[in-house]
Formats: sequence, structure tokens, C-alpha cells
Amino acid sequence: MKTLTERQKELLKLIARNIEEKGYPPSYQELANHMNIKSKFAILKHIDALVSKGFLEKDSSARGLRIIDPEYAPGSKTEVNVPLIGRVAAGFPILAQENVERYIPIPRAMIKSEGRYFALKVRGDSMINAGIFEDDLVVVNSTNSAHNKEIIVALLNDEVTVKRLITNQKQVYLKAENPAYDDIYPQGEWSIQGKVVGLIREIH
Amino acid sequence: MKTLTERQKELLKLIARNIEEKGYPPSYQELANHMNIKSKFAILKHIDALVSKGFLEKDSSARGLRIIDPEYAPGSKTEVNVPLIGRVAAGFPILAQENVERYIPIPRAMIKSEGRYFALKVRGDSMINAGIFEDDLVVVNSTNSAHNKEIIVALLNDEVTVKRLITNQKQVYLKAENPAYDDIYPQGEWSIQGKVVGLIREIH
DNA sequence: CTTTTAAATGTACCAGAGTACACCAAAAGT
DNA sequence: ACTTTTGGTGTACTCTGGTACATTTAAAAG
Repeated sequence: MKTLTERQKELLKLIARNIEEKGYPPSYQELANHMNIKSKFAILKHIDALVSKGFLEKDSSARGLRIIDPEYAPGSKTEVNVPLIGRVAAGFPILAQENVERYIPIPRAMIKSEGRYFALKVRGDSMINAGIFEDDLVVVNSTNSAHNKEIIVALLNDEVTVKRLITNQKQVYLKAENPAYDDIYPQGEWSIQGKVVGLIREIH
Repeated sequence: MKTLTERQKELLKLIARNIEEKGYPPSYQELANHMNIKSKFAILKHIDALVSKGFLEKDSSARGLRIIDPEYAPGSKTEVNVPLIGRVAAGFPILAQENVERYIPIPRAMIKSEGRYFALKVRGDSMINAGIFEDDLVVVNSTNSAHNKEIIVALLNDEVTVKRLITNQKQVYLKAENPAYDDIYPQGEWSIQGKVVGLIREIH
């Protein structure tokens, strides 16, 4: 990555601090004031320099600044935010905006394959032997196919469940990792929504 | 906290998502477009409602929106990076730079009390009945005291272990959540390094 | 010693963005 | 039946904010 001049570093830090404190990026005029510069145009040129050096991204809209370099970025790029799916509204695809409760950060390491990811709060204790407890969050890679023995999220009768997928010559079924639960042999409409690739638990 | 109407919730989520994706808040016009509303003024009124209900803060500048409710708030404040402690070098305090392997992001929700936090990779299966498996990452709130039945990280003989702390009138000991393991009655030098407040698992 | 680059000033332009006002319509209380 | 709340439309106004152009100064590079 290219090097920055003193003044550019100063500006970049100022932008980062501004986003941190106010919650939204500064305008050029505001930056000029803080830098004791009397013309917005000087800021414009500094920002263009930062953009061309890859430290910043700029949209040509009001306050359209986005910091790229993780060194300066508030909330660095080692983390990825995925939507937390709340109650699933019947009829909507699981990733529809209607179902998104909020976004949560997950470690980048959980993201391996391509595709969309989401998180889901686990209900019930049907997977305790796989170390998945009630109220855990599972991180799911959205896909509609999975391999034998993978832990998946499935949609049956407008309800989401986390189970282990078992496929053999004879049949396909969903296995609970808890002897107290019976296997589920899906009938009629059902679909695989994704593979569980991670788990997040808050311990109180 | 007061309740929101459906439309208000929808708007708040949209704002959060916009900040998430673009890095800066949306303008009223942009919100109107996404909500299929033809007048900015409707947005203005919804936003004023959100402000007066305490979910949002508004500056009268371009894109001057800031989400208050952490339930919805995206961005830096929802994410915290904690050091992942690798092999613990004997003699160094556990949080010393020497032991830090890298930093990993954890959800804000895991951070409740004050103090420093770190993460630790679990070795062995002595806590499987607590849903803590080998190679899981536990998130730990650094402290040197803990209450009865809390899951803690302890340092015994220059080794870190995750166990459940049991204190009663007679004695203090460390309990494994796996019948195959005996309780540990610490002798000599040992210390509590922190309480386990969260767990992160990558599933392959 | 000249050229280049970084840094800054000042004026000007126009679309973007927040807001005020008047008005409409359906749903929910009372 | 009436009123309030919620959700929406359209126009208009003003200041904000990004950008363009012309010009200047100082320091570094050649």
C-alpha cells in the first residue's frame, strides 16, 4: 500500500474520528474547519489523493465517504456482518428483509465458501449432542443443497429447524442430535436453507 | 422503551442496513425510494417519530442520522476485537503481547461487564456437557475472581484450563463437565484468569 | 535553477438534502 | 359519529455540500 503524506494521514484520522463520534461521515466543509483550512477544495484534493491511494472510497453524494484501510477503519475488515433472522414470516424467502432482525458481526474465519450468510437463534435442545444449545446463534451459509452428515437449516411447514442431514441409498432424513427426539422424514414441502458453518453463544 | 409501528420498524431496519452497506446514512429521498414512498415528507415524519421515541438521533445536516438502540445499531459499536491467546508462554501474564496470536471480532452482546476480554482455543473434551467442544473459541472476561458454578479459565502449572468453578464451605475445586474427568482440587500456585462469557465455533 | 508536487485560497455553480405548509385517506380509538 | 393516529402526496424554499476553474505559495526533486 502506498504511503501517505503527513497531511493526508491527519485527514484520514480526522475522518475516522468523525465517523466514530457522530455516526456519519463529515462534509468537506467540516473537514476544512477542523484542519484550519479555508477552502473546501483543498480537502477535495486530499480526499481524491486518499481515494487513488486506496485508503478511502468516495461516492459523489453528501458525506459519501467510506474508509477502506483497516488500520484506520472503525470496525475493521476482519469482521463480517450477517443478518440475524428472527421469526420467519410465512411466504417470504428466509433472507427477505422482512425477516432480518438486526446484523451481527462474525469472525471472518467462518466465511469460507461463497454465497450469502445469515445467523439464526436456535430453539429447543434437539442438537445438544452436537454442542448446539438453545439460544445459541448458528451461522449459516445459504445454499439449497448439502452433503450427507452436514448440519443444516431446513424449512418444514413454515418453520426453520437445525438438524443433521442424512442421505443414503434408501432415503433422506433429518437427524436430531438428541436421543429424546425422533428422526424427521420430511413429507411434502420442505427445503434446505443452508449449512451451519459456525456457532456463537453468549454465556450468562 | 416505547413501541414502534410496523412501518417505523421497517424504516429503522432500512436505515441500519443502509449504514451497514454504504458506510454512511441514507438521505430522506433514498429512504423514500426504498420504501416505495413518493414524498420525502412522509419519511421526515417517520424519522421524527423514531427520534421522539428514542430510537434514533438526528442532526439537521445531510445524512445526519445516528441509530441509538443497540438492537438495531450497525457498525463499530456492535463489534469488538479481542486478542486470541495462543500457546501461553510460562512466566508471562496471560494477556501479554507475547501470547496474542491474532485478534478476532466478537458480537457486542457478549460484552456486558467492564474489563478486558480475550479469546482462547479450547483443548480437550472435558467440558462437552456444557456444550464446549475441542477447538471451540471461548470468549473470556479477564478477572481474578468468580462465583460458584461459573465457567472460568484457570491457570494451573503454567497451563490454562476451562472448567466450572465450585466453591462451598469446605473447599474450592474445578469441575469438568464430562463424567470421564475427575474434579481438580488445585494445589499450590493457581489462579483464576477470567470468566467464560461466550463461545464461538467454526463448523467444517 | 527550473520543474514538479503538495498544500492552500477564492469564486462560482448546481444538484442534493432537510424542512415547512397545505391537503388527502384509511385505520384505530373513544 | 367524531377525533386522533398513522401514513402518504405535492410544491416550494433555502442552505448544504460536492465539484470546477483560476491562481498562489512553499517545499522537494531533478
